[in-house]
Amino acid sequence: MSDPTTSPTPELAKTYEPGSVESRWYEHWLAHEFFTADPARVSEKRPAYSIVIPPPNVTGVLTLGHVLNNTIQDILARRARMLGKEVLWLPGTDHAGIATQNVVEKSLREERLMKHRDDLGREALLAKVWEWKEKYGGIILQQLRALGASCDWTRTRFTMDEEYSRCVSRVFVDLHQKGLIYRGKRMVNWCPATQTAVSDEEVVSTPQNGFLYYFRLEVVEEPGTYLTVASTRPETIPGDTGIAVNPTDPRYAHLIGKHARRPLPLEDQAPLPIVGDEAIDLAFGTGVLKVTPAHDRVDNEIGLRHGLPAVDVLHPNGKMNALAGRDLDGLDRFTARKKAAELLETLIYADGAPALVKAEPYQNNVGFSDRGGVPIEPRLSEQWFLKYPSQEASRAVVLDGAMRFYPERWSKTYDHWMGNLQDWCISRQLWWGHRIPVWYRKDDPARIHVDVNPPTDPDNWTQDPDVLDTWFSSWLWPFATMGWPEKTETLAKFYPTTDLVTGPDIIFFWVARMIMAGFEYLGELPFRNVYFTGIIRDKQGRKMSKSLGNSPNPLDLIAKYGADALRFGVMRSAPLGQDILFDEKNVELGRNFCTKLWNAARFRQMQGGAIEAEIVPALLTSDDKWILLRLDAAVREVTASLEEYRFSDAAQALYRFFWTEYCDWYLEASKAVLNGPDPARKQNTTAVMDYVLAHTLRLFHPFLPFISEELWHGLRYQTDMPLRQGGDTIMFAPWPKLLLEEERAYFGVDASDEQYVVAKQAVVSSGRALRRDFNIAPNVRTRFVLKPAAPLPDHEVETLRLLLNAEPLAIDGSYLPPKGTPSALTPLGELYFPLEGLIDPAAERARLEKDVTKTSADITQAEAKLANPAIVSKAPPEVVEEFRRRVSEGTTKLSKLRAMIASLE
RNA sequence: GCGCGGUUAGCUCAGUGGUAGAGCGCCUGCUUCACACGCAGGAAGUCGCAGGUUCGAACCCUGCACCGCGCACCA
Repeated sequence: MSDPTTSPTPELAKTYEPGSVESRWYEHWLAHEFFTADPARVSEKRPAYSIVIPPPNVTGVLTLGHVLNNTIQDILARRARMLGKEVLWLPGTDHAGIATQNVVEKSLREERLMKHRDDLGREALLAKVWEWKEKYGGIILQQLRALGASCDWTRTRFTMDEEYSRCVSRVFVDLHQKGLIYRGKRMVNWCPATQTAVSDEEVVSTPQNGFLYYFRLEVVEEPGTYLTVASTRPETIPGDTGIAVNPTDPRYAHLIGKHARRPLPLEDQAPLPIVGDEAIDLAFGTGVLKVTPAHDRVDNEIGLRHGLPAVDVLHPNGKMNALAGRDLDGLDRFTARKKAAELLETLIYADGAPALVKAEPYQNNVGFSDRGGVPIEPRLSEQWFLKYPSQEASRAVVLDGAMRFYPERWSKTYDHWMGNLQDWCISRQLWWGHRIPVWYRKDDPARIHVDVNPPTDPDNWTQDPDVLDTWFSSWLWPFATMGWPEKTETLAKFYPTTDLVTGPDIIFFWVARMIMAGFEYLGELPFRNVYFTGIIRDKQGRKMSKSLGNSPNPLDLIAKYGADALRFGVMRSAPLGQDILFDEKNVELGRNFCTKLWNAARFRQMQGGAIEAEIVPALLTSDDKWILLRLDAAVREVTASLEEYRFSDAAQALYRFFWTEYCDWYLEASKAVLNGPDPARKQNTTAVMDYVLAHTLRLFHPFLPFISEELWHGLRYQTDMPLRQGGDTIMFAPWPKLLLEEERAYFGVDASDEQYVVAKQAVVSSGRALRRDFNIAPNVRTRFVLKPAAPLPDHEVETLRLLLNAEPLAIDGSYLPPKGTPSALTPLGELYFPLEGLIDPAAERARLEKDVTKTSADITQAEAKLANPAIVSKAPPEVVEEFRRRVSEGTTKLSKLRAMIASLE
């Protein structure tokens, strides 16, 4: 392939074709190692900028969420390069334990290679997962290249890389030694679908419609006395080991210490102790609680307080076991629920009535497994837990502002969670993941070996079968990817990282934990700023999901519109802290904008002449000066927006500047000079165009990396010295700076230039409005007469003539219009539209009266303000001055308008 | 129950005290020599409701309503 820098497109093609341009430049950037970070280059003059990618699931494919997230990171990285920083954007993927194992198992089942993972066994299944990972694992990273992501691919990491895995083990061992990791039989969130424990964060509560079953138990010591219990889970009755009431409850207090007969299983209606416990809400249900210590978190605590045993009546897969009794054994928990209710209905007590009193429809919140999609089963099981380290430093760092969250409000959510930390269940009953580095002595399971390395006599030991929660590896990402625990140069130069860009949905899963790990192992925060993106939804506000089919494939969008268009469309509609309603229209807008940019560059190229010639201040027109000032304002606005992470504002400012100010006004106005007789002025105008375009392309580069690079070369710009050797590229062109005072003085620009152009714009829109009022098409050349308030230079007249499509535009200070000539009052004088056959004094009077009405209203409003003594004394002087200006300008305008009306007589 | 967002033009959203804005959509005209993925012009809003502060409120304060999210509770 030819080097694009040595063989630039001689002439820009008529239309922009993103496909070939994008791949060509991406290859070029890679070939020149522009994305590669070198810690050796970091110095005081070249500070480091670093950012680690939130590693996508290794089985994942690119979604719009990734597009949003990674475009932001790319904008940050590319801008940092232009600011002269040494940039490390570190990419990689996450092994995503449950998710990946699910995907692979599903595919193996579909291929009928197994029914259950036990058919294959641990080793064989893991081999299959690795195979899958090698085959499909890189897809999402490839897709990020299509988006233009400037990651340092030479440093791509995977959470199950050998080195990374050793970090995970090392941290486990260390925290175990510190006594922060322990093993215990606890109540955990059990997912019957995936048959593993999950953490509290992986449980999402969802309202469910069910029934509240009221059933009776006979008090053993007082035959004929019944207690009624309200429960949503009658199938767990066989697991009940007690009945609890509030000791202050007058209805039941006297029964404490007695027993109630458990109705199920029918063949073993055991007596249950009635206990008194403060936790019972008198107002809920009947005020009587069945206590099932094995299947409910609260019940478990009550059980512990009263010494009630835990009887597990469920298999790990959610089916009832033998302890549930003959009638329920083997049934799925939901089937068993109905069955249990039926059994209670058939159980007739001595008073002739059934145990079941009623079943009333009831809605309650049920915890669902995030991954498994089924209700969580609270279950007692032996698991590994972590007491979080470095809690206080981690909490303080956000509170005191050393680490900033954008938008700031997430710090409150973070702080709340950090203030209520619960131990983290880190073991998972899966095979895909980091195996827990603990071995049990075969002849003495109480003896354990906890180490990064297996015991030297492995035959005498059995390794813990479980793996660690995926997040137990991800929380080390910012430093485990940089060679920790070695004191690498990368770590020394690039840690802590500068920014983290992620979704607020993983603030607990990932962000908070990384902060704690960072403090615990590097003694420092892992990143300085956290930018939380919004969530991408469809245009109806629904979450993107496969089942709804409302999630467009970004690659299709790139193929259709181009990567830059997708990036720009998404960024322009993604305000800080808000969810984004995705509409393909936005991408279309991005595409249209790229076309506009392309054509504006083509227009410049078609003028020919020297590239980036020196600007001659003496030859600058008012429009030249105006656009230089507008550009300066755009640089200010874009820079400020990016510094505050307001990407959509920056995109919007660029869009507005380039389309409305540069193309719609400046280019059109400049055609007067470009088509004019003076070659020196013409060259000066192309020099101004080069100046503006070269600045604009650089401002655009972080958003539109491909087209900006293509045009940079197509127009042969070389503004200033490249910041890095190895082939010219806009990637390392310096970020535009604001005009210095000396530069403003050199160009001779000041606010009066802006005012003059604003006045010209008013003339043009008045003239165009006159055309509209009399239905004269814009392509018809017609005569205008301007009676100027002050003399106009010839080139200004020519600009106005062009923009009004006037033929001619007569400048005549003593013009005496035929009575009834259509006219408008402009800041540069009275504009007349003398058309044959359109002389109608009455109609013209009416037109002018409309302007009089509006002007009078403006004056009245401003005068009312000034008449209020409170305003004059209390409002800031500049505001009062503004009201005065409105009155005086309005009054002048009014008298001119009246004179015009008078002349109609 | 607690907390956090949101409520501005038909749609999606900017707009943190001084005469209401953009994009899309809509209407009218235009194959004007960069661009019809375009140009010019236009219609369209009691800024969720009610109080309060202020000379002045879309903007600040209080309350309420509705929509969304999170946490807690959930027998």
